[in-house]
Amino acid sequence: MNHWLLKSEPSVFSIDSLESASRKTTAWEGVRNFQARNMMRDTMRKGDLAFFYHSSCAEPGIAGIVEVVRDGYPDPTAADKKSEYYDAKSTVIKPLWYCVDVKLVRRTRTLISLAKLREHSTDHLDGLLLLRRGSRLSVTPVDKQHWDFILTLE
DNA sequence: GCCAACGTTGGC
DNA sequence: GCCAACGTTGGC
Repeated sequence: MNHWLLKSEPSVFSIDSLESASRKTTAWEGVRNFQARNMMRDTMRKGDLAFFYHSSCAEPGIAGIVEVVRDGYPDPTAADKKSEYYDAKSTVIKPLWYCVDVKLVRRTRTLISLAKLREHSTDHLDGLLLLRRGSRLSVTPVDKQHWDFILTLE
């Protein structure tokens, strides 16, 4: 099983949005970055766990844990002309973008802030992609040992 | 709002 | 295939 970190802007889709979603499940749609797409399409699998991270907000940090409940599949918003994520370069025959479905496992007891995570950037969390300078990927892998340590910060 | 860092685009 | 210009991300 693999571990991940998924970024979302709470003004667009927050942990509250997920909590109130039907079956507490959502399609992780609208990702338009090739590296992130490749991970969702090729590597993320049903049963994997991911941190739900709030970005571009007053208090950036990990707000919850989600489980991948559906392997990568073509992102329906890419084919939807009414969607802001519509992409004319994507077709039904040859989909360009992919998404997975995730379900809320639980909120973290507290928000594990980016500042808190940074405190360990040179020891326990050395190498965590989220903390790497200029890292902007919205989907990143998390090593098991990083995952376990982060959970001790709750 | 600023700006560093990175990805994408398109001319050549 | 190179690379400058542009757009986006995201912390501060």
